[in-house]
Amino acid sequence: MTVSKTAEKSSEKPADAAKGRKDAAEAQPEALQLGELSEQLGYVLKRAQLKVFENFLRCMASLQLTPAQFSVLLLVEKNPGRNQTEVASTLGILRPNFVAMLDNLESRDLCARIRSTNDRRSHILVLTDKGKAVLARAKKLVASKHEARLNDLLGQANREALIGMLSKIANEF
Amino acid sequence: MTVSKTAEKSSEKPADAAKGRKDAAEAQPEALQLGELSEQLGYVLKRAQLKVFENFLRCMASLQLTPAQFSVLLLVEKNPGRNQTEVASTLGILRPNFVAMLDNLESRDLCARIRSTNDRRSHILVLTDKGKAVLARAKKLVASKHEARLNDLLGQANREALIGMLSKIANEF
DNA sequence: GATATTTGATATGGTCCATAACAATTATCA
DNA sequence: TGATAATTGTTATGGACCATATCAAATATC
Repeated sequence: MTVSKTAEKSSEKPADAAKGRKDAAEAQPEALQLGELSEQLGYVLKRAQLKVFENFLRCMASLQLTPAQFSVLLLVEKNPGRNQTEVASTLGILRPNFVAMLDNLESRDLCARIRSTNDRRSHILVLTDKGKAVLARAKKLVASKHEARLNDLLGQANREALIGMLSKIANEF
Repeated sequence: MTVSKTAEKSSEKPADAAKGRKDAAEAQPEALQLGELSEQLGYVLKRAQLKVFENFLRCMASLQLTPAQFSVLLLVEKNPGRNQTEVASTLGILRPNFVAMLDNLESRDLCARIRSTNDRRSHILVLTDKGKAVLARAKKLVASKHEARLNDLLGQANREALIGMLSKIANEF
């Protein structure tokens, strides 16, 4: 719904420190009225999602993990020995697009492709030792810097309610 | 966080009608365990957002409006007479990317660019009569087919709580 | 009136998403 | 058994969206 990532970089933030009032005769631009937009589910969902991803990337800067990469590592750790098709499809990634992603993770020695002996077409996925170590550190960062922020903002109960509602939407909408 | 749009087209849905059980000796692939992934804010946020946009597009199929286009029409209706820079920036759209978007809406006679007499650099944006009519129909479709679905799924109170929490995240995270 | 800034626009590159097609391997079944 | 179909990972490719640099015209600044 329209929200880009560098939106706040340049000029107009809500941080209109000494501006908001028309001190002199310099007619200010006047912020636009959002109106019904602020009640639109899709609009607010997209804005929230961008903010959360942005924060995730900052938290993971030291490990250089994107949300998608983190989800792959999490899923492979929980389900070692599955092939590319299985992992990709449960994450909603199309097989062709999963190739470059794995190339990346494999080149960084975070996970490995192993030719299956049962079915020599498929590649079995496993985390390397380094992959496990990195994932463990990633989990700690996410918990302490990322998810913790939600608790500060919404409180534990609301945080759980939010996750529950979003899951419901993701699965039943 | 990885969720594509054609994820459910091909094979593995939760709709494993007569499959789930290993009736014969045809060892089934066994669904993967999501594990901690289902508790990750970013993951569930992204999945929900994709589902909501998908549904939005279906509801708007007759009007051919994307979520981004709908948000532009809503904002211009609420704030007629503003220029491209102002509208684009409050939506988080970068000016260069807003040009093609407006070209589209203008070519469909939904909104118009008018050279400002005050500042001949800027284009003032307004909805055309057709634009107002289309937006009115769009609002009805969104309310009846889209937002109503949230009420069915979560209930009125939870729906409002959800929007509130997402707004808070969008603004304060 | 010279210089800087703003506005809309173009060009361009990056990332992500989606489809078609291919070789290697395996499954199906006549 | 052997011909045909299906699956797996892969490449190539195109589209949508996002981001930056740059430009000419118009305006602001001093």
